[in-house]
Amino acid sequence: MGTQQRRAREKEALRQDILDAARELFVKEGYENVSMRRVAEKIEYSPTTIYLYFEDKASLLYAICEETFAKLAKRMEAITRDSQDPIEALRAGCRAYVDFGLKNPNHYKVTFINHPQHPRDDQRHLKEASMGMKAYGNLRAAVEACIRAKKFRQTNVEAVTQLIWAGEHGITSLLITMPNFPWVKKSELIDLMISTLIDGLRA
Amino acid sequence: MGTQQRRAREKEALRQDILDAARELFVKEGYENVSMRRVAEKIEYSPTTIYLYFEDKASLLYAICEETFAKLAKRMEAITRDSQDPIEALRAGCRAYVDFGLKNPNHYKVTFINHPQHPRDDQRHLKEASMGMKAYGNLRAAVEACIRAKKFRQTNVEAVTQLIWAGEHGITSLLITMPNFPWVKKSELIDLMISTLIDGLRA
Amino acid sequence: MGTQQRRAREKEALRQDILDAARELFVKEGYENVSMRRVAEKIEYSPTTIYLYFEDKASLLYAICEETFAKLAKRMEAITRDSQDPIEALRAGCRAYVDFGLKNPNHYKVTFINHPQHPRDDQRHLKEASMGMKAYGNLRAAVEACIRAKKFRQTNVEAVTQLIWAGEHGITSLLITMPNFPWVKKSELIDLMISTLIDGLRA
Amino acid sequence: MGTQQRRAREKEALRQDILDAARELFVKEGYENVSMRRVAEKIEYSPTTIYLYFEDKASLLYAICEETFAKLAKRMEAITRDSQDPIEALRAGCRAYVDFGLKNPNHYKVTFINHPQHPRDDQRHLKEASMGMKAYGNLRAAVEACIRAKKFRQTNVEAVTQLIWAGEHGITSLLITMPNFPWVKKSELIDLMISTLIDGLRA
DNA sequence: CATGAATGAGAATTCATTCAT
DNA sequence: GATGAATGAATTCTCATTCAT
Repeated sequence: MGTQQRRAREKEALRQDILDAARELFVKEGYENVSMRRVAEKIEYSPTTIYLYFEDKASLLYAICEETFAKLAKRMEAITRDSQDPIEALRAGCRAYVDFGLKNPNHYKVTFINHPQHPRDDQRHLKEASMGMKAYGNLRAAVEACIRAKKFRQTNVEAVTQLIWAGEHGITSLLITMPNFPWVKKSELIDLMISTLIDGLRA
Repeated sequence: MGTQQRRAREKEALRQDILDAARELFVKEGYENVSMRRVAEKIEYSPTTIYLYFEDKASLLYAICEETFAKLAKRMEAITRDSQDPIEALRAGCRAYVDFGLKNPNHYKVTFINHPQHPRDDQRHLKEASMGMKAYGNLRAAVEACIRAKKFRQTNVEAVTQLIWAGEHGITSLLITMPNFPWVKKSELIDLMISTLIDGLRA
Repeated sequence: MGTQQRRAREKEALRQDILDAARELFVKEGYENVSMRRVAEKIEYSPTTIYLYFEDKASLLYAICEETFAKLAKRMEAITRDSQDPIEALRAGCRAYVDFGLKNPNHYKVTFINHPQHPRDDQRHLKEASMGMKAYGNLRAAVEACIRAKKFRQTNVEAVTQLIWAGEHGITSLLITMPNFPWVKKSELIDLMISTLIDGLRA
Repeated sequence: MGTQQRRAREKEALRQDILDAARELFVKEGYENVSMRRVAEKIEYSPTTIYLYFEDKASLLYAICEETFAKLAKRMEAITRDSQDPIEALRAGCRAYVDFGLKNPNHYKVTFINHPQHPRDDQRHLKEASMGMKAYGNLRAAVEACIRAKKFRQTNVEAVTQLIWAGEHGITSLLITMPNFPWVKKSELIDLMISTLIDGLRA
């Protein structure tokens, strides 16, 4: 029994090592530019071993995205829960979203930008969609709080949520895909987006 | 005599065929995942032939972007020129931008969404930057007009331009890459983005 | 246990097969005109497999040369060591060199005749140079012994060594590359070269 | 008639332009590293045009070699004819041979070193052989003169000729194929070879 | 559990050459 | 006589993946 447990723990540990190595490489160099061999070398195992833990390269990526998505959702939840003022909660949530994207540009790319529509891999696609919906749900809740508190002229929760998401996403994706563009100071641009939208929505 | 003209036309036609095929494939599968061979097969020519029209794969991408930028710039110029009121001009320009993206999703995707960053090809990079800057310049002019007419509280032309671009881009790219998401009515969402931003900027 | 040894032996055997195939092809058709695919076909393995044993095409060539140099050096060392009289040692060494070339024409051709000059691969170049210098060192030692024994009028060790090498090489390479030329009896020609050079050098 | 002549002259002129361009490129960069396109660009004609004058790339090389061989033969003839003393004539002829090789390394390589034995191209091969024999004939005549003048102990004309050829070739080919080897001063090495051989042959 | 060995498929690109005009 | 357009075949090398052990 103790043996089995230890085995299971060791197995799980290696799985995590693989994920950690892959995450670091994917994020640093981009999914397409990282080979399975490179991941294997980083953990000092043979490439074959990775296939004992993950079906293929895409699964590796998928597992990483799932993990990171969970983190994003958790973080946003925490942030919006903490704040009393619904507007401030929304503002903080937005900032967290953008920050998250900029800190995990390759995850963000994979999930929200390039979003490879694998032909016939519908199952995976649905799962990904559900991850996205969960994050969207958090934002929606924050928006709803504002509307319920009569902070906004606009009362269509869905429309406002999508509006804000689009704004966040616009900033995040442009900053990621065009890093060489002569942007004004990034943090100011982000704040400007968030406050302009909130101001525009205000009663 | 007529022969030369016909030849020139045929040559130009093939060039366009190549561009069309490449654009479609780049969008559907991502620049990195499309081989020259695949492009060649799509147009039913040999891979070598492509190299008679484009120096290399990157040039193909570059040509696609250039085309897109030119089209977009032309359309926006026309629209902003017509309007008297600077705010209305800006509004119209924004709508034109989003419309352009939605009507030419492949062009838009390749140029603004999937656009890969080439490492160290500085010369090409500068050229691309300059093309982008031209399109950006149009928007900037419209924003400047508003600011000069004291319509906005914010007076940092660069920041406001980038803000609006990000808003437009957020809407456009999300609508393109996530067509299955349960969006509210698209045109309303677009208008909401534009007017919310403008309202938020107003004095 | 035995398994590991067998494996190691098999691996070494395949490595040798690759080397043999490559050497033969390089000689017959010239390094530049032989593709990795051709080598692979000859040994009936996939091209990829070669890359498990050799980093790239140049490494293949390098390994062939290394082998040749090692063989040649070993043989010459043995021969020159045995002789008491320095002149006789030199003579025997020269004969051994030519014999080696004629008996291993493929090795000789690849290493000393067709050897392509790689542009700017300095690191590899230095290594090759060092291998060559070792073989050259043997000859040099034999020459030095003659000079120290005051057998030669000429006292520039380097110059005399290079002279003799050139003489040996001239005979060896012509006999190998022009087998259809109406040569006089080969062994007499070889002896004539060696003794004429030695006579010419003598005090 | 005059027209025809002019045409013929023009045609011949272009043929020469092609040869000149090809020679320069082959000599500078090596046969394998020069493409037909490069040759065409140099003369500012289309690649196709070259094929109106030469059957294929090999023919181009062949024509160049033929030309150069004729030059070598002529030069050696002149030199050996001028000299009164047969030994000096031989010495001068040898120097001319080596100089020729070092000044036309790519010709020398193609003709005497790499000497690609084209499968089944016997006709071309025979021609090449005949060119070689002509040059060999010159050397033989010079050697014969020395022997007839009783300058040499050795009286086997064929053997001595081959000996000297091998010596010349040894120097020439090593200097060409191993330009990075730390040779002593080249001209001294060449002189040393020639005089050592002659001294060794002397009565 | 882990791996060494092997591979099929494919990448971008270049080349000599031909054909219709 | 000259060429623009086109191509088939080839190049080196990399990758994700599998199989026997």
